Amino acid sequence: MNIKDAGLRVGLPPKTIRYYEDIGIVTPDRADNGYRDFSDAHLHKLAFLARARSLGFSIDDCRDLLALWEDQDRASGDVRAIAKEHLAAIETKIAGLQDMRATLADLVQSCAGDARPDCPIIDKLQRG
Amino acid sequence: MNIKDAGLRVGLPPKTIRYYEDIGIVTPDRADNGYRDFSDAHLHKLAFLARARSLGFSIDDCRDLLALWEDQDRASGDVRAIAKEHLAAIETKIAGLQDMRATLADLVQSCAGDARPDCPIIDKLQRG
DNA sequence: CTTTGACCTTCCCGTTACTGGAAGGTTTAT
DNA sequence: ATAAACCTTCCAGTAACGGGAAGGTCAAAG
Repeated sequence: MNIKDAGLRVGLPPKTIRYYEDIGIVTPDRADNGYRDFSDAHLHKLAFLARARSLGFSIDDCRDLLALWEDQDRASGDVRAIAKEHLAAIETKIAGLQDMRATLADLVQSCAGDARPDCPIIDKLQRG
Repeated sequence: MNIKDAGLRVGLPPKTIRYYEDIGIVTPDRADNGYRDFSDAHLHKLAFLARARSLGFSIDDCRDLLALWEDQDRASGDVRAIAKEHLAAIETKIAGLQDMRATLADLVQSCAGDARPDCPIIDKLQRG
């Protein structure tokens, strides 16, 4: 299967798939004309990647997950460790964003937002 | 004032301040020896930047905010518009991360995380 | 007076995970 | 025969810096 159809099948743009090949994550076969040729196994792997990425796993995480996926005898604890670490990172990020949101929401609410020049938002940014 | 002390004063690493000069946000004076020389006005501007960045405003947002800050007659509505848009972006990001967190938390909880090979996390990534 | 160490300068590369675009070859449909 | 729609590789750019090299400057200590 050519790259465009492969992309449609797994929900990734061709550019992204080429990139994944560049960095050594997938290695499709090549047809005689030089075109990439994706087998079912390749598509399966790409779909796995797409799902892991959509859950926010980094490419490096994905490498590890793929290795574990392909290892029939790995311990589920190894997989869980990666997921837990990622979960913790996400929670840290959420907390940071929630702090920002609270401060910003305060500022936005305190500002009249009309044609007059006095603006508590600027005041706050100015004076800390 | 030299760059390191300026950085200590406003809470930014020298590298970051040089970067801000590179992209045209601040333009400190230069001493005879070529060293950057930061005035109170420069420090004030850098502090403003640091605070806006810490609230997650992009550099481009900061450019706009700085222009408004320096315009005594700007309408507070213009400032508020930027802040509101940023607030909306943050809320979108939080929602996306919360989705991820929910899915991941489910996965992590469903996985025994022991030495056995069967792992619901991998299963889910595999089958969608 | 020299030396050491802490500054400072510019410049270039690396980061994340792609995306856009150019130049050119191949295949398919008209 | 030609045009559209693929495909290929390669190069460059994104956001916002950080690391590190090569070299100039300055203040204090010996």
